Amino acid sequence: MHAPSPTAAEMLIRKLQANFDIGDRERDAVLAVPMSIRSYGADQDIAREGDRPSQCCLVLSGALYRYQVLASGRKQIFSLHIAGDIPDLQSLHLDTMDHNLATLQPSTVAFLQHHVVRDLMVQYPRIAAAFWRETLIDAAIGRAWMASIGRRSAIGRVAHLICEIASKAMAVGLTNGQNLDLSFTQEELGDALGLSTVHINRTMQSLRRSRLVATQGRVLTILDWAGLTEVAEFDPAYLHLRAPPATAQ
Amino acid sequence: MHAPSPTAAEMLIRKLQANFDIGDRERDAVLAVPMSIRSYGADQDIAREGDRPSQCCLVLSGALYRYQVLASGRKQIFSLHIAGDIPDLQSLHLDTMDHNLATLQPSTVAFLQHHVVRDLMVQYPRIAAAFWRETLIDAAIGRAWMASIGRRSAIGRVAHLICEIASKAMAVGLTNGQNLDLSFTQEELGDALGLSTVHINRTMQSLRRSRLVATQGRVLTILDWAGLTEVAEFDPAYLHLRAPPATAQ
DNA sequence: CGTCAGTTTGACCTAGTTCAAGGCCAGTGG
DNA sequence: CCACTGGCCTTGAACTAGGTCAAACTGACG
Repeated sequence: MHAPSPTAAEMLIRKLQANFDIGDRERDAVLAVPMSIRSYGADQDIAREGDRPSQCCLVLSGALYRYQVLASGRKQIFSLHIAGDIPDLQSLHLDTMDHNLATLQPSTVAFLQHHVVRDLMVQYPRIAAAFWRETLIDAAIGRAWMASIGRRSAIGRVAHLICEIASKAMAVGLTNGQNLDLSFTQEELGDALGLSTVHINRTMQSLRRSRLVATQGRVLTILDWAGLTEVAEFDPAYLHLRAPPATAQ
Repeated sequence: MHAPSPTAAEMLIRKLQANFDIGDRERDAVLAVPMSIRSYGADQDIAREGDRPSQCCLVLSGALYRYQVLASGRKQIFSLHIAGDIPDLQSLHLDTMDHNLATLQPSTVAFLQHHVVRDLMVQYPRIAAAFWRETLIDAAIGRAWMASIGRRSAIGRVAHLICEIASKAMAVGLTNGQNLDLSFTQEELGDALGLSTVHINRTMQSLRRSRLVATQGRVLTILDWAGLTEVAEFDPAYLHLRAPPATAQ
């Protein structure tokens, strides 16, 4: 257990700021939270199905995702988490993990002991409310994914996910709304959207041909935000952002 | 606002019991919560996308479901809620509804004012934790649906949903584990599982032909629980039931 | 320069969709 | 008591979105 890292605590404070106007005493309390920082390479499991974690993790850099592998070997990705997110807050109240948490890219995360988080929440109910709210937004995003997978065409699904990632990245200042780091490989996109790798590839080509996006490597450029939101049927309300997302262009 | 109905408060207490051993003072506090009871016919919206509810609702009898209609007109059902559930707890912290809540069958529900629930949670942190936990289980069930829709075949999806409904109904004593009220029409099953009505029909026939289930009207009989869980790849861990589900047979 | 992860392509295939028509049954009104 | 609805379930035939398999291509990196 290291001394609290200022940047990690700052990240947490920024996250809480997105929920309510944090007070001085709350800020001080958060700054005093002990966190242990750890770096991971790409594609490493941080928590596994069946684990009973005693801490939860705050993403400092990189990207994590949550997933499950069915008995048939097929994989489903449930969510993507970028800097500032706490992907496994649910472990505070559900003792056994029902899915896996892994890195998508090389990432650094800060671990917070459950009992420390619990103490913090008892002392500062607004922090507790903010954490609860985070898990609820997570669920809302999950519902949007479900609607996508269940009821959208392949092109709509991919477009919707791009819109979502762009909106989230914008909200934390990780993009100007034009270029963004699409952390997923095409295989992972397929596992997130319930499609095969081959079909993701063809769908991306179709998005490029329609001049909605361009790609170079894993960096994606949004060429036509209005067009993209239209094929995605994208309505950002479900993200429950405090400020409406300043859309590209 | 009526006087608190004993049965409604009892339902709430039973729900909380599923999370922790409730104390006398907590019990008394719950019994004192004012609730207004209301009955609905089938297929009626209780809350709509865009609403900003000031109360949340406890299901007393019947069944509710949450859903969204995409711009294309296609419908996705996110969850099913039976007696004892509080389907819109998330409205405590997300002020705008991002989906609809409706009755599947004629149902009675009890409404609890948000501010009353908030007061209760401030006084009794274990109740707050139990409510939070409920929303987390809801999210876990959502992930299981997502995995189903994304990565299971039609027959696996239908079988999985039947296993889930049976397990949940058993946990609250609404079934002996053999016969259960499959509240969904085939059209609604399709909207829940991302399939067409026609294909749901053919899939149900296939389940019947394999002697896994039988149906008469909307009552479904599970003939072969082991076989059903196998085609469903069903593992009830994600339901986070306190007691492991006593499976049929 | 070889290797390996990821992307792209082509050919073929199938699970699930769509559309359109019937059938069943419970409720209603005459 | 019967005819007439209106939901819901069932069937058939034709179709297509997306899957599968297998091979080739690209680029980064040791």
